[in-house]
Amino acid sequence: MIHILSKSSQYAIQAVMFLGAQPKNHPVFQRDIAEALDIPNHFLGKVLQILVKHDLVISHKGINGGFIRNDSTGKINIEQIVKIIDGDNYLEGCMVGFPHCSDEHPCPIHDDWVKAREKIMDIFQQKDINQFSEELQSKLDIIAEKSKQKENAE
Amino acid sequence: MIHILSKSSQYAIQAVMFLGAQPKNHPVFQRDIAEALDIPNHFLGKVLQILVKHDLVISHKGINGGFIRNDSTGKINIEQIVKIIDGDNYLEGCMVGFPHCSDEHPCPIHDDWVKAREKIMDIFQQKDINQFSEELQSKLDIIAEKSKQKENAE
DNA sequence: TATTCATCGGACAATAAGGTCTGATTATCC
DNA sequence: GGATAATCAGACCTTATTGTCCGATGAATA
Repeated sequence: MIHILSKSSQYAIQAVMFLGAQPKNHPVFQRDIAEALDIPNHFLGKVLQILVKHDLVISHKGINGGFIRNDSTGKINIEQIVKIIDGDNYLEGCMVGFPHCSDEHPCPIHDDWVKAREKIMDIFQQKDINQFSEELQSKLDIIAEKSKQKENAE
Repeated sequence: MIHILSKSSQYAIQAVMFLGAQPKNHPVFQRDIAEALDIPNHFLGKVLQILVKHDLVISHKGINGGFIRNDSTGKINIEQIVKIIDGDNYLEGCMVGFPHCSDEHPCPIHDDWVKAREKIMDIFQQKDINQFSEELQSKLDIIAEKSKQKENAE
């Protein structure tokens, strides 16, 4: 099945939103993030390291360690995360891969695809991630509830 | 770099459009398709076999062989090709991979993503492939010209 | 019927993404 | 300072996609 974002980007976005939904100055362990979002623990570790390196997240080692959102970086949107993880020029290029497809020499799909891509980039650019975090809390309750159901069933 | 379609789907769509842009009852060799569209020859062979199996394309072996579009199948759109190659449930599921994301329990991006996905599916469903083929001819001239330039430069 | 030349079809190599494991490093607490 | 417990960092395994190779098959022509 095809996705429009790599797993790494998905996990990064989820993690940043999740950390933003936590109480201020309350670091969360990697393993707790992984469990809450059902992400492979060590793989999440890799992603978090990238986010730390790019100052989107602050890490603390040791017994009272964990991860918190770095709010001092200012507004952050999804596009920034995607570009950090999946690289620049996200979704650029011809949708069906025609060689030499461009605005000047468009393939038959080009113009429609440009419009659809703009819709997607709008989602990435419009809101900053804190707004998503605020909307996330009820969703987190559902996830917790469902995973509880799953445990009981086993 | 992330694409919204697999290479196999891209090649399939290109090939079907290309064959539709040819004169009627004029079979084209696999290698000529591959060269015209800059697709790895043997990989294209695989993709064409799938298209033949699903009656989108007709093949003829032997010295006067090659491939032609099967117009007797009726209208065909891009979505059908994508579903054949990349499988069903294309682009379904949560954009950022939140567990248990659905219309009932949407994640913060869910509604926006549903709309953007519809834009993409519109492209796949609106036109039948013959309409794209008609628009393709001038594009093919550009590709031929560019690859000629490339040859001369080498 | 023999030759030619195309597709057909399966095996396999290369690459990238996704995921796992383990030891090093560092901060805290006793 | 030593024990503990977390992140950090690199090696490595697994899987799917992409791409290559080569022999088998079948249609056309002579």
